[in-house]
Amino acid sequence: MEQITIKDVAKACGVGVSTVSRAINDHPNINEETKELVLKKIKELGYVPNNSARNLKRSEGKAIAVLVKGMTNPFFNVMIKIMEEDIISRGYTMVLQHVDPSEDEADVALELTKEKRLCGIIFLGGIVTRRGSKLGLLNVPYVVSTIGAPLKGVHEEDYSSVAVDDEREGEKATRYLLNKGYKRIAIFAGAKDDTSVGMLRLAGYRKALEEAGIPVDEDLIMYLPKDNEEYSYYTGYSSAKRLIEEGTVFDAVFAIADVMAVGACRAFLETGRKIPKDVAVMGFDGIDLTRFYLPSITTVAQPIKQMAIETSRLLFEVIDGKEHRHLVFDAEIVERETT
Amino acid sequence: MEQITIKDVAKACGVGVSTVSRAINDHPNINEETKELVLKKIKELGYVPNNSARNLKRSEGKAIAVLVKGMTNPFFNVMIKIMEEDIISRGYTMVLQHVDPSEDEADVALELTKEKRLCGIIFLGGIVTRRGSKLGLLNVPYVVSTIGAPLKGVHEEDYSSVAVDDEREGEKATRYLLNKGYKRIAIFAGAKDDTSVGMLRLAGYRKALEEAGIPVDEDLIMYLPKDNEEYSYYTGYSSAKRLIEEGTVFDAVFAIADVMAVGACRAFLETGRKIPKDVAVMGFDGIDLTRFYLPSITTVAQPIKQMAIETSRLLFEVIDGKEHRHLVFDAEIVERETT
DNA sequence: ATAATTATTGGTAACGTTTCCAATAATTTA
DNA sequence: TAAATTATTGGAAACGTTACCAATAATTAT
Repeated sequence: MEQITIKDVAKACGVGVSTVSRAINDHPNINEETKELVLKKIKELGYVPNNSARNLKRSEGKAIAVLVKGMTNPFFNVMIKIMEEDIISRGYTMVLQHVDPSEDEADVALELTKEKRLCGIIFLGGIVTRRGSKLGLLNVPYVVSTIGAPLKGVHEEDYSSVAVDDEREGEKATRYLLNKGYKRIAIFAGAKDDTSVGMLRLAGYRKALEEAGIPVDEDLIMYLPKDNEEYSYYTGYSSAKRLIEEGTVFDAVFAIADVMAVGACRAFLETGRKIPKDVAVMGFDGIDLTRFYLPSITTVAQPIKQMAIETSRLLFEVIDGKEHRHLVFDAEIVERETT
Repeated sequence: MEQITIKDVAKACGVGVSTVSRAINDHPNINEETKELVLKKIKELGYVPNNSARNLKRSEGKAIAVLVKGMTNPFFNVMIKIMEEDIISRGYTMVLQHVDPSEDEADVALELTKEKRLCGIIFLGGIVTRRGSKLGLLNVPYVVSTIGAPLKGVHEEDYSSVAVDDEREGEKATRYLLNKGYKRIAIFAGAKDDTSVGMLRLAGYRKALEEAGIPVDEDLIMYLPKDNEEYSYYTGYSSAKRLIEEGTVFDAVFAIADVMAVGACRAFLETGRKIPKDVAVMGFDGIDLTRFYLPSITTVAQPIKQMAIETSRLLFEVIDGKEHRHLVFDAEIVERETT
């Protein structure tokens, strides 16, 4: 199957290659009639521009890379799907790449831009490289989504972001539990030395307790172990198990990700605890499953779809020459059966 | 940030561009010493080959497209992640693209190959185009994963596949329920005129009943509505609701996807039914959630990871010039609390 | 009617690779 | 020692685009 090139089209139309090129690219300097003719012929011949050649010439690929840390989380799936739709509909390709929790996403991104000629990057989750990272070396626009704190070592005008105010939402969640009358609230946070959302939500937790005049019991804070930092059913489950084993008294759990909340529920119910009578459980994210799990799980629901839409929109804004922006969304506490 | 080209490297080394090219591509006709020198300089200068140029010349991009139908299903997520690892580790790019249930994936694929110069395609789920499809026009190797029946209108030697024997597994599942003593087994199948896994599993269901001498009650077969054919919590939930409303007597449900089983459980528990006392629930796929859901869900567990590994392996085999193959895996019934 | 502008056009040089081909240097064989 | 082979090399032509430039045709202004 031979490829049909712009030359074939030109020959078929009896015009020059540049005319065909102009027709394809909506160039102003072309007669409407010739353009129509060319476009018709193109359809007839089934011609599709060769992207490699185009990218080579334009020295810019029509591709957006999406780097995800923690792909297991269904939260990201929904986002990816929505962003993909937008990316494709604008004629771009989405290159998806996971990055291991132990990897530096700035390194991965840097490598990628060199070989791939991307015209934008979306970071989903993670960004452990916050402290003075190599992100500044990136010469393509990027937006970080679901990260939380502003990136250190990078100017605010040099990237876009969309997120909820994780600290405030963590505080809100904790206060909600406090208002419900829970006194010994455990929190399932992220990895200890991490800088991502988990730690921010934890900070909010501390703040809420402090404001309520309740001293923070460090035994109630369950960090994720170094060897498995991913938010998953499993880490939620084992955190709960660990909490039980350690014998710490608790009457509620705030898991900083829904998937962990699910795992926690399983552990509690398995060990004969009633939810929410013996222990309340609260999640964070607002994935579908919290609605369908039984008991349905109270959660801090992020406006996932909207955030996804804005994430890609923000990126394309910058590609189109506009300024970088930082969007902060409000999350909403959805009360369900676990509290 | 100017791009460093092969010319710069050549100049820096005092050699010709072709020598540099040879060094990069492990060409045999090059002196070991010069090669080392070049490689050292390359690292020094931070040179990375330009993919577009390379693809243009080789007229083959080092990219694998993964087309997924039904991205919401976590089953595919796990597969995607595993395949991606393999794809990246071999130096290829993974281009992920969802295809809407209403779209023809062969069309999408065809379009993609023309503009992207892919060197392989992986189809995940779907392939409604089974009847005499345009798949034959594809001039890149492809493998269909999780599809089930052999593709019609395409020679077996022209593509690879990995799957379980969906009909047999459906039969196995149904027989398992029958052996457990359930008599009125409802099945949540796919869309009625679909040709994908759902219908095969349904065929197995029919076969099992027939063999047991039980006439099939068509009222027990819940097809997915035309406007929402995706396997999801929601479609499982609403199928269950519909079944209840219709007043059909049933004592077990076989959902052809775990996510649907989860939704069904929710609906049954919500309406005061006990699982498995009033109704047994059985899923298919073997996603993590079935373990962590409460009650944990009996399922026909596919060897997801292995299937994912083999899927990309099969593709690269063909890329490396080997023959196409068809792999059939065995699924395993994992008995849990819902039966 | 002529000059000046404007609207279209085709030709061609890049873009950064790979790969064939011929050229040279190094080695082996006769 | 000359001839034949082999191991390395550099040069240059592609790959399919885009975009600049000059050329032509059509229009307007003088």
